Amino acid sequence: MAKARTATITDVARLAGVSRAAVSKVIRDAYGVSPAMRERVNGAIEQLGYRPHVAARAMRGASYTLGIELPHNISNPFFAKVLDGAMDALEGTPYQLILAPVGTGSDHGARALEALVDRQVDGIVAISPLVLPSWLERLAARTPVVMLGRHDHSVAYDTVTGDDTTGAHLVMEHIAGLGHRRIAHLTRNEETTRPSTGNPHAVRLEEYLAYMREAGLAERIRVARTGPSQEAARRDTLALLREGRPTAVFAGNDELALGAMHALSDLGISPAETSVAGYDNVEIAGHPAISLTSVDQDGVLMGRQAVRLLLERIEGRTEVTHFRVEPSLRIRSSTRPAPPDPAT
Amino acid sequence: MAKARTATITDVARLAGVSRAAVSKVIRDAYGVSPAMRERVNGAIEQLGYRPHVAARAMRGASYTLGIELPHNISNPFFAKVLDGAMDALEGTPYQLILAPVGTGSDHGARALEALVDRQVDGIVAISPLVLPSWLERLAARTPVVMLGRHDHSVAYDTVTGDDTTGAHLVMEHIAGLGHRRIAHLTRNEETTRPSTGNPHAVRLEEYLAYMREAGLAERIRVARTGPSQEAARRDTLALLREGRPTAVFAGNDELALGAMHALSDLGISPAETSVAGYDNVEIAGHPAISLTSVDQDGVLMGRQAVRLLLERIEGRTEVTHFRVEPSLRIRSSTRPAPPDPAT
DNA sequence: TTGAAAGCGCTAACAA
DNA sequence: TTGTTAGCGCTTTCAA
Repeated sequence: MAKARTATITDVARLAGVSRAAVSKVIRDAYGVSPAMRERVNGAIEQLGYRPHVAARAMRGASYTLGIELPHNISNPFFAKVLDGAMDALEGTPYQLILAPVGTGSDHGARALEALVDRQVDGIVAISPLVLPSWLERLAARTPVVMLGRHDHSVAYDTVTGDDTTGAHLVMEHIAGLGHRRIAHLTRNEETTRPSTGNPHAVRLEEYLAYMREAGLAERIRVARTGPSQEAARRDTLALLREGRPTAVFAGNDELALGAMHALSDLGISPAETSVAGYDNVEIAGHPAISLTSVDQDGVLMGRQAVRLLLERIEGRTEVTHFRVEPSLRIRSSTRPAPPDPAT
Repeated sequence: MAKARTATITDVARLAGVSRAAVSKVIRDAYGVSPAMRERVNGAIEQLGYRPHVAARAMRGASYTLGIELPHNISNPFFAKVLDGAMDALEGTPYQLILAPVGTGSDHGARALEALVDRQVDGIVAISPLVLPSWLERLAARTPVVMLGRHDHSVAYDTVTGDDTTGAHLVMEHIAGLGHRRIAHLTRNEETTRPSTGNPHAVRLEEYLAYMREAGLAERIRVARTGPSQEAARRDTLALLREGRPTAVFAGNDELALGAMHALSDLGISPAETSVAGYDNVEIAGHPAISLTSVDQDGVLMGRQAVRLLLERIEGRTEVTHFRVEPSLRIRSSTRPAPPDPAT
């Protein structure tokens, strides 16, 4: 009896009566193998149930692994959509996805990215991390990187973004068109929305501010800050409502919008009194019981496209690509005409 | 100028004036290194910004990578919770998570698991795949495996499950207690619910059937089949309602329950006419606009526990462990007293 | 406690 | 077109 080790390339070579290099070429579909040899080798592979050892391959060539850096809160269904799209694009390829959640620390995701580099990933999708562009560019010099969601147009890495300015504009136009003037914006903390980050929330906030000013509502500007979770949004909306009553709340994303709706419900405030709009158009927003007006951006497409760009890079593309997803507004019953303004 | 290669263990050894083996011992916290040497080596590591090359380590020792096999639909927030918990348990460890989505094929997830084995993962969390127990046991002989959600108690792998019989019983008891007799069960397809799979949906279905029989409602049994998505559940609930009107629907999970509620809303049927209950207690179930009665099972805990069991195994534990999460019913306004039954 | 040496399974020059 | 050879960076005996 032979040892029950798992078959290696050497075993295959021996069985097929060829060199290891020949086997290597066959499994990589490399140039310069005769059909006869290919057939013999494939026969041996099948017979032995041989599967190439990824770690060994990674030492010389590719690891066939893509890394995705993402915020810790997958519970936000938008990220789930992105992840879904990314996995989708990988189906049928030999590549696999490795996850690097950004911790709660203040490293802005640098640690998570480093963990991916340690694993010799062949490419990285980073979902709007807060690391410095310079840091990212250094990384991108060694490994293909696609930034998802962030608006800086580096020449070092590809990007996949939604047009958040347009999206936010659509929301504001819609809400203002319904007669609202006391429109509050519920968004993430200062660090996340610092303009230099190019973070989607930063861009949406900018557009909110710009729109309010242009509409002559500068003194009505009201920005409430909150955490990433629905529950945080609920609490902070409660606080917001205690300090004065906006007639509409534009939330930075649907997760926050759902929290805001929850808060309104807690206080017995109906949608007719206070409108809410979100961003991302997650599935539940379309549920009749929620019916949340939101900006649709195709998260699945974004994730898929990010991976595609990465694969293209790995195949040899060198010029930078910026892929932009068009947003579109889904108007639902959470936004209603403004009630008569007692202050006017 | 030296080449700008990234530092290897040899570089560290040279700078510290020790052998490579010594460096290896330090980075692995292995037995038999003097404090003085440790310090010297750590100094050199820091100075060079050395990071061990994971692929190289994987060739001899551990890959520091855990694999998680999951259904393709991360969009189900329950899976997101599990993933969240798993990532959580990994924080602060050198381990990373690699994703293996189960394709749409009929291999029952075997391909996905194989991809993980190719990557020499140190352990695998499998979320209730449909692969044969024998297949899994063979796998578990080589690599620690934790099965999440499946009810077979193998001696080869650990399991983390909810008590689905109890959970389903709680739902049925509650609904029946409200006076309902025409209770339908909305669940996944036959393949998924085949009893031998030990799948949670299979167990919930069993309990539904058992309860109905024991309550003398055998002839009222009504099982509707559907896909995993909300939209599929909506369509199939519409069909269900067209063929007779149950007064309550017990859905196999919240995703299906939301689809059922959507269908009821489409037809203008109020919760007072037809009750709905789900399973998983996803976050949105607690939202006042949804207010879905559901069985809470702590997905985050389950994911975290699965990874913990894996790490324990890797550290050397040999006896099998079965971790069970207790379910508890969250009663909300989606379940109401049964309307008077015209058929009675 | 430390180091020397062998080799994990694969790929990439290069030679035949 | 095929094979030979030399490692990739690390861990692991085993000897000093």
